[in-house]
Amino acid sequence: MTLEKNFDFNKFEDQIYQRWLENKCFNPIESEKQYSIVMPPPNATGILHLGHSIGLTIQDIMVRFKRMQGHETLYIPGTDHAAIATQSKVEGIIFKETGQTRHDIGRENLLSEIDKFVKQSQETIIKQTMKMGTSCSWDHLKFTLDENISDAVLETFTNLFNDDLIYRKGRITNWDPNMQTTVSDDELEYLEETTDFYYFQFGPVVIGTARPETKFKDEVIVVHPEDERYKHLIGETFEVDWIEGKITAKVIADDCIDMELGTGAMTITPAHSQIDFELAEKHNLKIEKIIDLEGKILEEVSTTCGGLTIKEARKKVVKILDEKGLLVKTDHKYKHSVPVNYRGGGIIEPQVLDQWYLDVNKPNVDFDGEKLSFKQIMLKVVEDGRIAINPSRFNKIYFHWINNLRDWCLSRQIWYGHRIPAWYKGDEIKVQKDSPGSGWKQDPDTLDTWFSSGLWTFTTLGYPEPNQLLEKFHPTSLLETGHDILPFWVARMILLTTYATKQIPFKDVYLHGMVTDKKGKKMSKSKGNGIDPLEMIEKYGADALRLSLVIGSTAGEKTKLYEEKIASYRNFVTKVWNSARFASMNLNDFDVNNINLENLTKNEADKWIIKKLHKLIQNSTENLEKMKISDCGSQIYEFLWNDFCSWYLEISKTNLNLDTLVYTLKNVLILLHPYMPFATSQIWEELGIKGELMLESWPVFNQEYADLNTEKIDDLCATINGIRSLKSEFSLQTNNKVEININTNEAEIYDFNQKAIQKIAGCILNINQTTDKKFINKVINSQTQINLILDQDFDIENEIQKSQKNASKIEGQIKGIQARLSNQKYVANAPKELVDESKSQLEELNKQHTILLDKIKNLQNSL
RNA sequence: GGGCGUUUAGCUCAGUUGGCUAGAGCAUCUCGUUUACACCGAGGAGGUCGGGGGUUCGAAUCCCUCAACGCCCACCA
Repeated sequence: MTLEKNFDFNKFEDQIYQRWLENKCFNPIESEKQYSIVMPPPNATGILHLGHSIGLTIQDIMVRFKRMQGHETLYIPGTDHAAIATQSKVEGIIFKETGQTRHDIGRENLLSEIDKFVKQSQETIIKQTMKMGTSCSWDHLKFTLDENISDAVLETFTNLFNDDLIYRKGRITNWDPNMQTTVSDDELEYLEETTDFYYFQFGPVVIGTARPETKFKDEVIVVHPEDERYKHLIGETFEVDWIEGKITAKVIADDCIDMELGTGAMTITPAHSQIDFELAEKHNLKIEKIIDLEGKILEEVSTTCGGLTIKEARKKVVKILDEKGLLVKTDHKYKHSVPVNYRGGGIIEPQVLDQWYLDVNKPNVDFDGEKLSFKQIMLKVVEDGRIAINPSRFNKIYFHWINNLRDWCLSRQIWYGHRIPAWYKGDEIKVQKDSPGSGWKQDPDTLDTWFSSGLWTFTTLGYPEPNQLLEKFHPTSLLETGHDILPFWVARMILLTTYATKQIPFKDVYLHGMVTDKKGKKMSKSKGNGIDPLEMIEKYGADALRLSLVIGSTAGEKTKLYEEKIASYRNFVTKVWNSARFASMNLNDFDVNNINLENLTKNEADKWIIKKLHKLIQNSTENLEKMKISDCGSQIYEFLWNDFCSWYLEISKTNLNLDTLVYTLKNVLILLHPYMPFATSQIWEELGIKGELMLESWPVFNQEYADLNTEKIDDLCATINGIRSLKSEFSLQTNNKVEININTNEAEIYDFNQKAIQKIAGCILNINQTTDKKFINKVINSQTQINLILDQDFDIENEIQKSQKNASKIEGQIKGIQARLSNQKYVANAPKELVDESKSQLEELNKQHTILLDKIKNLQNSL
């Protein structure tokens, strides 16, 4: 059967994927060796973007490769409830439709609305994941709110509490007054802002601040202990005229003060600033609330500003102090960055609140037979190589993050998510799944999304129920994700997994970079430079998108993507397709399922391609083992396009050996399959090859084939190139059948391939014949020279010049090699092969040089 | 402020432990529809490997230094 001219991906992709699903091709097939990946769960309410696409492609390439290598392969898909993102999205929709807030409709109603929304949009992201060709086991699909995951979350939380690793405490926290929730440090985004910076006279010193509205109860001045300006004041107490009358202030010293900043003296507001809070704790100072959770000044704090918003209060305080003559000056161009909740956009107002924290420093965790702290464990498993991060430079970032890690604030004041299993009755606290009885009230807060994500590798395998999957596939083999969530997610998985299972979650971490536009800029809706993967799939096919995402990109580095790039890989898919189409047109009654291996190296050209194929098999296997996905892909690309299509197919057209042709094609389809699963599968099927390509065995490298001598075909290719450039030099049209006389010591190979050469190079080839006609001579190598026979006269002078130029070029090379070889240190230090190679090169060049000189002499004689 | 990365042809990138004449693809120019493919084929032009210094028989590759761009972390009274 002959293939159509192009691969109709719109017609076949879904059909092929459906077949894979029906035949359960994605499920593990029992084997001694296991390979498992858990998919980083996309947000349940999200739509597929290029960040997902690149991750899915890399994961799927590895999974398909390992599956074909005979591993029992499990690739688990899932979705994440993404608590804050999802809740704020649904709240937004409800508010837009009905004008109601979550407090109007209540907890139960909001949760049921969110559930509905999530169920619907989950399907979208799943369908889109399928579009990429992802070969994950949908039977194992997980959602971070699944029952067993909830059980695992509650169990882990309870155990942590019982092991004294979590605690509840009032502490300074990032509070988002808009969304009425705390936000973790990692969920902050800093927006640069230009604002007013005020200088006030505060007793004996001038203080600088951008936040006068917080300063009602500032009673402590902090200076640097070494600061000559203030040294004499340290420890002193003053009566200070301030916003609402006289207050008493004292001066303390701390070396965290930057003498260069502002005036080098500041007052502190412990309840509403991270650094002030830490200072207050350190120096045992009073911590007084100034601002309430709505972002308004507390009534009891200020008689003048109570109840005002931050903005209003700031103006008023400045006015009061100005009127009192205490405003020294104002800097209107003060630049600083304000922390914002990157999910909801609200400006963060630090607040002291009761929150649940996970203690990262307490050595209370059993691991490796020791009592260690979470920090120690997280460092240990990466330091000792149990977990390998690729690229390894991210180790530094990881270590740095851990060394600076503070206790993890676990609680969130939102409703969607895993509710904290803590119960209160008066001052009593109990941590357990179910209510301890009447009169006990459950903590209204939920857990940080990353808590359940941190349990992902083993909860997806059915934990806490003991089971076979868990035993077989945990720790997982690989975690592939974007480098931006190394701290968010990867580190937390290591933390929680080592705690709950005493195992590492994964052995290898592979971090891909961000996908950007051609200029390396982030894609964003507002810039309009975004590329929609689904649109590209529709236009160019999923295979082309996959190839364009992984070829030419390196781990950890950004991948630049643009439409021309995708189009060029679509062309490659077409090229592959057409090489198979050529085969299909020539098969006749050849049995593709019954290749005669004896026949593989029948002709010189067969040997040549078989050798190249086996070297490719060797390299591809090695490269994929090392996850050098780009290198591997581009090598296959080049083999298929150049070696196989441009040379082998063309040369073999006149001496078709279907055994070798089909053998090579089949193997290259297997090698390509992880990269372009759809087109390769369709070709496989249309050629009538038995079985499902994705379940085919990965080819085995054969050293004997790699050792074949193929110089004759290399020379033949050089000859063809020579004829082509000769023709081009004399502006002879490509299809013009010129006459070529070839003088060669390798007559046999030229004789055998005479027709092929004539066709490929567009010439009539005479082998070792003489002629009386005029001709132009070209030296291919010392064994072979070609003569282009010309009807018309040609410029002999010009020819002589060209040849002389050539000769002097060769002379230059000869001199270079001679100089090298006469350098004692080179001969002594360079590897022997290199020296030998130089010697034989020199020999060859000398021969060519002699031939060239002869040629020039002849030309001169004919003048 | 601390750390990391990048810099090779007009563009996007390869270039293994240093090894001899630095390679692809796209774009460009010339030529060509030869029945797998114009989403194609052939040929050509295009590079002082960011600058400077050093180590070496030999440097795009190793070291030092400077520069530009990008990213991450911390801080921002």
